Amino acid sequence: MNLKLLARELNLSFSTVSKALRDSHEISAATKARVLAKAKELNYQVNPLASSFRKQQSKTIAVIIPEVVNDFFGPVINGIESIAQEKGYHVLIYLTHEDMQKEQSITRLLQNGRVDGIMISLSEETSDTAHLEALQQKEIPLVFFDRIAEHIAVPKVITNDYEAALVATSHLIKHGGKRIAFLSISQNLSIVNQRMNGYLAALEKHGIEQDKNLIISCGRNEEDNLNLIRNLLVGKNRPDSIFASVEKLAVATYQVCSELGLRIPRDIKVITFSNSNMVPFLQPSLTTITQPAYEMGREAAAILFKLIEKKRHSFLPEKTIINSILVQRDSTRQLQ
Amino acid sequence: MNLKLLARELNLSFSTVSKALRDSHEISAATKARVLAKAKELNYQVNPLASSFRKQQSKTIAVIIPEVVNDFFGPVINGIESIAQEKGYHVLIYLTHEDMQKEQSITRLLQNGRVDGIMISLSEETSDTAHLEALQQKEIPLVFFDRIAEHIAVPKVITNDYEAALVATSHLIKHGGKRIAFLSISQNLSIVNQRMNGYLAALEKHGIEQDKNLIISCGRNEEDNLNLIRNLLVGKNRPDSIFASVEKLAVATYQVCSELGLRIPRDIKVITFSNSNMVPFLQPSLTTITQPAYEMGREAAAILFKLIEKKRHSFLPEKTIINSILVQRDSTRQLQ
DNA sequence: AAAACCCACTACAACGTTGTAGCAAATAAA
DNA sequence: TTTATTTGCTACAACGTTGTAGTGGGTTTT
Repeated sequence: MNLKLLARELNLSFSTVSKALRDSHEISAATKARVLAKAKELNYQVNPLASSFRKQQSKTIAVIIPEVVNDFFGPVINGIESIAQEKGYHVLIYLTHEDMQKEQSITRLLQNGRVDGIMISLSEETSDTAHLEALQQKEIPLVFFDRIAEHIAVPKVITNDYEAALVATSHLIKHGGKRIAFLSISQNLSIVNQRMNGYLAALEKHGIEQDKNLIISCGRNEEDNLNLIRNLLVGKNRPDSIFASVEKLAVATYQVCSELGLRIPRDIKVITFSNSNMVPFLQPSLTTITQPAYEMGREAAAILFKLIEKKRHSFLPEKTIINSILVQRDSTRQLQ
Repeated sequence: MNLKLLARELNLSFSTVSKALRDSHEISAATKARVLAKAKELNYQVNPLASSFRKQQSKTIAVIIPEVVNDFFGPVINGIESIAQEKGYHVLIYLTHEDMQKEQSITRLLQNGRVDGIMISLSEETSDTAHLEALQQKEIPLVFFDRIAEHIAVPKVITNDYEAALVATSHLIKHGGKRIAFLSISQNLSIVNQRMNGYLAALEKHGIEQDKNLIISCGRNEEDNLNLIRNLLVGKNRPDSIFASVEKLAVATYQVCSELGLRIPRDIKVITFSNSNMVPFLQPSLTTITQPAYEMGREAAAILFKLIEKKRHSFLPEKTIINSILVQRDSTRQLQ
């Protein structure tokens, strides 16, 4: 009714008004000016629901992530939002809490035009990917970031987990590490596997034999993880270095070390993937591999918008890799 | 076309199908079952754009916050999302980056039915509140949380900043504090003023005269803040305790202390508002007042949904206060 | 001067759903 | 038996916008 009302006010047909507002070439400059002025005067704004419905595009994207209380996904959202705001898009957030079923039901909600595109970082538990292939089949623009499904052919934005893990492990070796433990987490996660492979490659490269006892599979229960790490560190035969695949395992390591009276880095060196801005203030400050979270968010969003705008035309790179960087701090410092 | 298509398949009118799908009492159980079965078979889902448009409700709420890389707003979103998911609502996220203009332009986007309700935590710089009153005038359900505009009559969910600051300051005094500095931040923020008032009240209560030199107005530039804190701590006449109104100022204090060789808590005690889960691992572990972020998010969302569902009927509490808790750690421990 | 062509605007039919009004047939009340 | 009432369905008009297909009046072309 509102466009109609505005049109009546101007003694114009509402098609004319609609076109004028969208700066159509069919409308004279004079009329456009008149319409714009009146629209401003009456504080007219298009009804986004009607417009979305008519155009079958929502100007909205969905971001599906496992967690938001997280030093990685926070900056990612930041990056995504910054691009979305530039493009005039709206950002829906969905949290899976690492639960595949939730991931599935969320994707089901997004199959029918509610969003113009989807960015997703998979849950730890996602083993079956049918729900993602369903999105792909419906030709909904889709981009994976960080936690990807390797075999699905959509653009992916990741960091160089393999190389970074290789560098991190080499860093530990260079600083005297001989028995280096790897604290793993969920098996389904592409990134953790990449990191583990990087770790193994570094061992091999430096002629260190891999020791199955030094690869610890941690999980989501923090108490269990503490016990696993405690078991690892109590024996005589304990490792001299720990590579935690995620930050929370490094923090758990700190906790266990303090409990057992082990000194970092003298007794044990620690390195981890982390994006926390608190790590410089830990005691000792924690050496980290820091992922370019913000940039990954921006890049993934930029790719998604290209997909949305051109649909099938352009061939986008299947994989975009943005490098992580190692920041040395005291937890891997070699004491003389 | 899709409802129509499904109807043709069933030899029913599309109104009947629509009603059957929405479990209307006008439709017989047998027909409902038949429709539901066919809908499932053909994988029919209502078009949310069409439905939203027709019903003039988007089943979407907006959350406007200053930042997402933040240990407070993270859990808040978590809480909001958990309620929204229960209610079948979708959550749009908008970041103001503490910029009032962005806040204004975001609210302008939300005036026309794109969302059924809005939750907002104001930017540091928000002094003018016309854009918020505009929302109120359009009768868009609105809830403030944490950083509120006192004078606008909408439900507000906050924590007991005043009392918590009073308790925190008393805690410092109890542990021997005589010269207690307060590190403030933006002037516009209701919460910071509340905290400062709590601080001042505690001083008065314990007969400590307030010293203007001990109230430091910090800002958004981190370098400037470090300088301000450095200036505060270099003199002979330095404070024996610091109450940081926000976490980043406490971390800055840690940094300056380490630089100046001041030992915490021996030379200086530190307390702050913070929700970081890293504070136990700082050296020394940092005493904090922890806000019930998740609960605030849930509560604010629950109130918003009541507003949305009943519109004007029910009288909701103007202010909901959820208490923060003080967690003592080593940074305020009294050494004997 | 007739035909062709622009220009600036109007008319109108979608988009897919929902709610209201209507309408037979069956059942209940008078 | 006649008149209400209920049941189970259909018809249809919205919701506000947008894109396509006109439509006259003016200008240019032949």
